[in-house]
Amino acid sequence: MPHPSSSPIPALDALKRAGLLGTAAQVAVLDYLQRTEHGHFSAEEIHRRIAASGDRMNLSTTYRVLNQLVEAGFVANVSLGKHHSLYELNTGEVHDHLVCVVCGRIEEFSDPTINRRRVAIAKKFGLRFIGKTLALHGVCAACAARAHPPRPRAK
Amino acid sequence: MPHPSSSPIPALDALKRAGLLGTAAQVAVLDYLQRTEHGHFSAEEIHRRIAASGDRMNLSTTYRVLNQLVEAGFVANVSLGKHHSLYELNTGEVHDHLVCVVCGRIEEFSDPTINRRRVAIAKKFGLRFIGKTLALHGVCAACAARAHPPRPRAK
DNA sequence: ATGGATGCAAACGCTTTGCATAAAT
DNA sequence: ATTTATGCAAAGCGTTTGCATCCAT
Repeated sequence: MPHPSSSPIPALDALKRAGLLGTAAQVAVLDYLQRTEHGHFSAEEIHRRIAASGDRMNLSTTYRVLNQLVEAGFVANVSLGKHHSLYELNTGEVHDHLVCVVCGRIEEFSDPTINRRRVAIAKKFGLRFIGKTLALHGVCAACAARAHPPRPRAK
Repeated sequence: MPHPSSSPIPALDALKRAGLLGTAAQVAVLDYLQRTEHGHFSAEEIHRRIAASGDRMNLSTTYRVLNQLVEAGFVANVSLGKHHSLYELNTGEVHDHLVCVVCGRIEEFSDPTINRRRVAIAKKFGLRFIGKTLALHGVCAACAARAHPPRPRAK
């Protein structure tokens, strides 16, 4: 995948500073995630979106690049339950996720109380804290309304 | 896998009440989890332990039985990060997990404050709450000591 | 020329499934 | 007789890897 000769991309600089080459594939992935901040995507989705925009890149390259970006700290890999591994831009802000099990929609939230308790609990158990996974699963308002319409209108 | 003609097993009754047949395989799995309350096992581990105790059962049967038990509410399937899907007895008590990323040891905890916040947050976002996944990952005290011995003794 | 990055295909680990057989009601 | 469960082998899915090639320095 060759570099498209477009205007200078902010992602490129950051990549080089992190010691990566800043190849077209790396730029494409990081750039996509930066442009969709607060989006959550599977590796395959990211691959598909980039392909849709004209640059073709192999799926295994997408995985390799994502792993590099995670290691370099640009991207976070969140596991929201079985077979639900998503990538998001690492903004540095601690946050957790709400997941609608019907439509798959994902929202972010951050609760200082929970965050404080987490630290306290890790300390209490003597755990040198590395990371956390917190996701609340449920049915979002829209899906609940669709499933149990408040007043099914006659047609 | 035929029923071993042992003494009446508490698991059997519960299974029948839940509408399952209470076959040898079902009893073996549920019984194992009941005898190791607060244990956390992969499907393969459960399969191996049961095989080790003499009853041979196919791995796919183990998966099928585990799924039945989850659906019937006897067992919970907890996903603790990627490729870490474990089964535990469902005791009805809400709890979360601490995971040592070095030795894999798992501890349970339950924090009323966190639990309260969870409910509040789900409500605030209009999410009909179904379940949650919370795991704290880190290095447990024992592993930390092994990695950074406070005073490496000369041999 | 060197070391990293890529494409491709093949392998991986975990989990599920199709199908024929066997067991329970 | 009918439904449900089992073993076995094969397929599924998401992800990783080996290897030859390619690209950037």
